[in-house]
Parts: sequence; C-alpha cells; structure tokens
Amino acid sequence: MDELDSALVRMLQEDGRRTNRDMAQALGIAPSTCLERIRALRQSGVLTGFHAEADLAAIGRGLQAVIAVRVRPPTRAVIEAFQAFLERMPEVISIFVLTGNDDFLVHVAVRDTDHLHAVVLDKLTKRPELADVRTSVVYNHLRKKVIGPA
Amino acid sequence: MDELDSALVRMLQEDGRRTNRDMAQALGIAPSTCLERIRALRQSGVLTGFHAEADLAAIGRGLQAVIAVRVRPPTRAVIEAFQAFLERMPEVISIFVLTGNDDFLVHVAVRDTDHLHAVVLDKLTKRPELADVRTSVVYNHLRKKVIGPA
DNA sequence: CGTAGAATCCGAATTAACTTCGGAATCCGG
DNA sequence: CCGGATTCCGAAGTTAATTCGGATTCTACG
Repeated sequence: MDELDSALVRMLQEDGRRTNRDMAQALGIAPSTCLERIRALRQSGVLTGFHAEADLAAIGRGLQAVIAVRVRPPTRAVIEAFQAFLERMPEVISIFVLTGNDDFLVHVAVRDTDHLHAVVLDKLTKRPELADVRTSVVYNHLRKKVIGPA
Repeated sequence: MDELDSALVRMLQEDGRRTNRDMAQALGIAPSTCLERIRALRQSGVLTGFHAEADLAAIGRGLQAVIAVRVRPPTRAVIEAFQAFLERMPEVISIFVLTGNDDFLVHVAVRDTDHLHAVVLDKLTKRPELADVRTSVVYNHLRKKVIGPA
C-alpha cells in the first residue's frame, strides 16, 4: 500500500471505468505495471468490487427513509434472524447494526409515502420481536465516493 | 425503460466492469445495441456513475459510527452551513438530512475509538449551532448493491 | 560493501473489447 | 396500408486489456 496504490484506489473510486492506460499515463508507469497493481489490490481485498450507481428516482423509488428499530430480546438469535429478514426486503437498501438504544438503522427506498407506510405497517410491525420503530423521512442523502486512507 | 434496460442496470450494479459483449450475449442482443442502450441510460440519468468499492478496514478506517445531530435553530441557513461543514470532513462518508427529532445522521469511518472521540469532541461539538449529539458505533453495515425498480 | 534471491517493473506482441456507421428491420400514428 | 421515425444489427476500424520474458531494483545476509 504505497502512494501509487492509494492513487489508484482514489482514481477508481471516482471513476470505476477509467482505463488502465489512462491511469498508467497519469501516474507515469507502464500499463502492465498498473494492471498488476490493480490485480494485487483486488486480490488482497483492498478493492472489493466495481458497481454502477443508479438514480433511485429514475427507477421509481424516489422516497427514502431511515427506520430506527429496537428488537426484544436483543439476543444473537433474534438479531441475526431480524437482519436476515431485512436483507430479504426489496425496499431495504442498507442496514446498520448498532450499539446504543436502537439495534438497527434501516435505510429504505420506496415509491411514495403510501409505500413507506405499507413497509412499516405491513412488514416490519408484523414481526413479533420488534419492540420499537421510529421512521424519519430523508430529505437528502449524500454519499462520498472517494474515501482516502486514515 | 423496458425489460432490457432493467436487466442492464441490474447487471451493472452487480458488476460495473462486466463487458458489453458479455451482457449483450446474456441478453441475446448485438453488442452495438447493448452499447447504445447503456449510453442512453447514462445520458438520461438512470446510470449516474461507476465506482470502485474499497474495504474500509484495509485503508485504515475499520471503525464506523452513526452520529445523530440536532442543530439550533433549524433554519435553512444553519442546516446548509452545517451540511457543507460535514461534507468537508474526511471522516464523513455519508450524510442523511432528516425529518424528525434529529436533523442529521452522519455516517463516519475512522481509525479507532480515539479517532472517533476526537471527531465528536474536537470537530462536531466545536460548532455553536450544534444542539445535541448521539453517537452509535456500527457493528456491521450491509449495503445492497442491486436495487431493482419499485 | 558484495552478492544472491526475490520482487517489481517494463515493453512488445497477442488477444479481446469498444466504437462507429450504413443499411435492414420494426414500430406507430394516421 | 403507408410513411416516418426509431431501433437494431453486423462488419470494419480503433483502442484497450492481457501475457510474458527479460531487465532493473530492492533486500537480507554474509
């Protein structure tokens, strides 16, 4: 993980389709060297994948919310079962498992408020282990693409 | 946005480096057609970008937390200034602007607990508009890669 | 220092993919 | 049924990815 590797990670976080040649030229190294570096970064688990990002509104899911959830009892079995349940819900796009008062923070993307209401009332509150739910609508969600080393 | 477009978005969300030829073959269309479809999806804003994903632990930021923040007064000027401040913090990887009791949910990735403590005490609580902070450590964060239409 | 071994890097050649574009096919409104 | 517009295809040309043998650099140890 030298300066070259960091630069490559940064460039690929910014644009996952930037060509190998282009990056090699930007860094002043040979394309074959650049390719080998990136292969090593993948192999070693620094780069975990490449993904396209889709506009949520464009695919009919323009409303986002975060739902704080408390489950009882907060045992491993209950937590893991509830997490598996969340993962299978198509409305869920991200799950935080937390310390503190709430056990989960569930990030959902839905069609509209009716859809959101249905998710909370018809899916979440159907679960007997669910002890408490607080839903907040998301006005805006910013996600940083480039994340540098500490 | 027909069935072909949805399939392409799904495939590229899963693997942003999947080749055009490969996807064309999987869908039974010509590579040139496939390319044109993807160009149109980008042009129309459905596909917003391609990004590499890096392992946070591998880049020395293995500890995540979500910080619920309330600012006073919750005016546009204050909210926007605080958001701009958050965006400039390198520890912040994602920001939710919310309805409800808290105004922001700040997702941070830091080196260790000392680093987290420093972020909260030395950066956030330095801001005079900050009225309330609650920090929760993240045990686990799952992010769905493939997000289908509603 | 000097050296041997390992790791890294390079560059040319091969392979594969992207991209363009003219023409055929299809769709759709009148 | 017809005309126009859109979409789709496939071949050709361009560019990029990938491989690999040799040269260079680094490193540990005598």
